[in-house]
Amino acid sequence: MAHKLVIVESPAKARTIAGYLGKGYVVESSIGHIRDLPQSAAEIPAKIKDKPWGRFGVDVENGFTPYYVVPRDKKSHMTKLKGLLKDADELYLATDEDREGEAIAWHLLDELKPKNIPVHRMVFHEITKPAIQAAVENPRELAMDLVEAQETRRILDRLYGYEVSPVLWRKVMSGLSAGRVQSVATRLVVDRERERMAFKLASYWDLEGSFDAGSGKDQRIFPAKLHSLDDVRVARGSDFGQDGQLKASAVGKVAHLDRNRAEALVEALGGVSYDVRSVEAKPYKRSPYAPFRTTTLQQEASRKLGMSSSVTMSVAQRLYENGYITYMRTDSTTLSESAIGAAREQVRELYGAEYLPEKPRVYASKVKNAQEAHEAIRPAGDTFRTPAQTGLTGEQFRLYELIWMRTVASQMRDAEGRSVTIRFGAQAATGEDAVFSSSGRVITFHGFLKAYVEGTDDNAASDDAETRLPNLNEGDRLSAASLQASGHETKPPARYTEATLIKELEEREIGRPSTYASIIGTILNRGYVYKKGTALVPAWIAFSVTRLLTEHFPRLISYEFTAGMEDVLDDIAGGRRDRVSELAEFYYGSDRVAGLHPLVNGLGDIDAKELATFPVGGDDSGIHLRVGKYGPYLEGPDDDGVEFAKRANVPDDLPPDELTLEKAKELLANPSGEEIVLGADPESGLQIVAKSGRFGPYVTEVLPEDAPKSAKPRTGSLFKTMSLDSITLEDALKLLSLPRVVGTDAEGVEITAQNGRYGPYLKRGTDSRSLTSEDQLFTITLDEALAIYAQPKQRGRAAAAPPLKELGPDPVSGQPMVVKAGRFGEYVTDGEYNATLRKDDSIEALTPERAAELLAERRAKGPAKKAAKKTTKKAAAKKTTKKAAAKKTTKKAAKKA
DNA sequence: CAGTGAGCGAGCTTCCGCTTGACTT
Repeated sequence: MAHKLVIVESPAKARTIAGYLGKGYVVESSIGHIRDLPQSAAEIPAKIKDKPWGRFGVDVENGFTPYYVVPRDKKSHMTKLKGLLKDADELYLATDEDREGEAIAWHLLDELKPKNIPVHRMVFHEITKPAIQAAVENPRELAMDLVEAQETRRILDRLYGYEVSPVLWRKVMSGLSAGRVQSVATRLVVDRERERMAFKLASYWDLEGSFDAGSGKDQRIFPAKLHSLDDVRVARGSDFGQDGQLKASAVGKVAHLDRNRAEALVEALGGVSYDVRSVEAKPYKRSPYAPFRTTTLQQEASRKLGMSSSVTMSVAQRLYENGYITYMRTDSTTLSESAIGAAREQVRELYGAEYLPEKPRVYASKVKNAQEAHEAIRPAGDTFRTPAQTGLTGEQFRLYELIWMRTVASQMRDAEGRSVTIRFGAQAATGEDAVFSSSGRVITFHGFLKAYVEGTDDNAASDDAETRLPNLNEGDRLSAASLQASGHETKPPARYTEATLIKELEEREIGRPSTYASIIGTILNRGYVYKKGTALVPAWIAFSVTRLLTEHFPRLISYEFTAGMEDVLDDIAGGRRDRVSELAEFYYGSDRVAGLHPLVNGLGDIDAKELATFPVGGDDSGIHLRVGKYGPYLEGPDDDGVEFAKRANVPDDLPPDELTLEKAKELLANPSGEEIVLGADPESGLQIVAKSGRFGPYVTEVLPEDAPKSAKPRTGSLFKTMSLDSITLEDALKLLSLPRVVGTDAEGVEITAQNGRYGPYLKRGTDSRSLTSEDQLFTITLDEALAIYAQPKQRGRAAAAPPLKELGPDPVSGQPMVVKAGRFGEYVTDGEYNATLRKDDSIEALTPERAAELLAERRAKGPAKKAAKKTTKKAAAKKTTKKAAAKKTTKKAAKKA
């Protein structure tokens, strides 16, 4: 029987809507986007592969035409949708009503190609039965201008990311990335760290005491702080700048007290009596917070439940899928009418009618580029379940409770109260007139605060904090119960946490609700930042990358770039601007704007070394930090004063703002960093230590300080079976005994056994032979060694490794095709050409046809260039690098664990 | 950055935004 096919974005949504629409409708989901630009080389369609712009998947030479592909993991789902469409007599595209949703609808239409049936675009902003039914009855057309705006966004991001990332691969490190969102997120963290590094603290003093209002007062003892001296206000933290100096606006207007003056004043105020100079009372009023959207949920879950953004999102996802809450990726704070009704009902039930405002509260979005395709995040349904009624447990319970409380509180009355400031003073023995100040807040009606109080960052006072003051009048007399001088220091700006960085990004219109958590994931994965507790600390490589981008792509990494892009996209969506000319300006440039493509091509020589060099303690300190392939290290003068001749590693987990000049000198003085002392060599008496170096862990001996400069300590890499954690002095001495002289051959040439970068081996002059085990280094006899040398040299790995698979003759060359394991992975060869297997190939599934195809592709590129020796060496070095980096990561991970 | 010798095929990395499972540890 024919049905109407409705396609939404999310499977959970499909289930709910199917219930509302009932018989005659089949509701399925697209599961997000169904097509995209090719993500990697393997996905690029053959016909554009050889085009100069093929790697973008966008024809930048002809109207920025995108080439979309259905990703592998979406193919079976598309087949399913096509099957459902066959039996459908109408198609409703019911994806979200925002830029991305409109694009998904168009992609569905373009890919499904429905024939001879009506197609409707159906939209709704809340999932309630009346809203869905109204949406079915009032469909509209696809908004192609909105689709164009989405394509512009998509193509711009692709060009940005895929043009700029390779610049980083060449100049900083392979595998790095740049993008419209991640690069600005990284920059925020780096800029904040730079502020912390430049920060100079200021110290200032004041007086704090508790004062006695006399018996008969309901609140007899209360705290107060010194406010002014002879009518000049006493300096407080906010009067100082980041440079540790008084701000210009405060100079001459405040009294900056030091310890001596503060203590003298305490002395001079001994035993005096104070009179109340003024009492100022103001009404206090506070309105509830808006219901949750993605960012505010992430912030509160972080503050109150200690959840990371990604944990918050996956717990919320489970709540959503099981019907406990509405959709969790939203920028809207709007509640549906039925939700407002449900919230008000719960207010009445749980707190009573006096907590219920007469009219429902309506929250307008504070987010500038909000697309409002969904409701706020709230308990699902027309009536809310209390947390206890849900039967949930653990994280899900706590997150639901948070969402429920916030939603209910958002429909409660304002909190009301009174705030009071009391000033009182006395003349000190020094003749100075000292005035103290005390502020209090009393809440007379808690309103929404009874249900929900927002958490705070930086120990700020929460909204329900109260300080009670005695009821005083001008002229009343007071005495001090205690009084002391109190020293303070200004603090550097705090590092971002996941939640505060996301908040900052949202305020700058950067990123979307569905990506906030993954932005954090990206900059963590790239190694641009790492977490120290909850704080995000930038790694030094982030300084290099941010410097390159700010110097060469200032517009792209500016904090305003995305906001500007959003304006353009709005104009495209509104039909006021043209997609192609906007992209052309972005990519090729115009009178106003430097284009991305000429910028990248005209970069010229970026001095990679300079890019990675940062002075420590000012430009002329003689010490700088370098970001090297093996991590950050310092360079400073050696003992003879030779510039930058001495080096020292900087620990990976030392935050940049803790690398002071003093710390740098300390590291340079003890460059070995972490070394494990194993004991003394019984023969030489020298201390033997184990360290981690660029070629991995090794042991060495510590030469006495008076040793001649030419003396070199013995060193030896650890065997693969050893580790720094478990190595003993005995092992170390064995390693240091290498190379071992095995004997001399008939011609008198010495044969030695030693451990090298490819493992244990024998060496006779320049002729070397690998050994099979490390034990042999110590046990092999001269006869055995000579026997090995009597054999011809084993060449390469090919001899050791037989072919993994044989596939018969190649149709072109007629030579047998065999699969081998190589340094770069598995490859198929016909003896002349070698073709690496692609990501999706496997040895098991490789057919002779596919092998021939790979070889044909390879052959089309021409004969292999005779590998120059240089290239080989470079490749080998690269390999070592990767290994070293991997080890480092492991070590770091182990440390964290 | 500690220094220790051979042999060998390139191809890929990367963006942002919409969605879930399917994987492994």
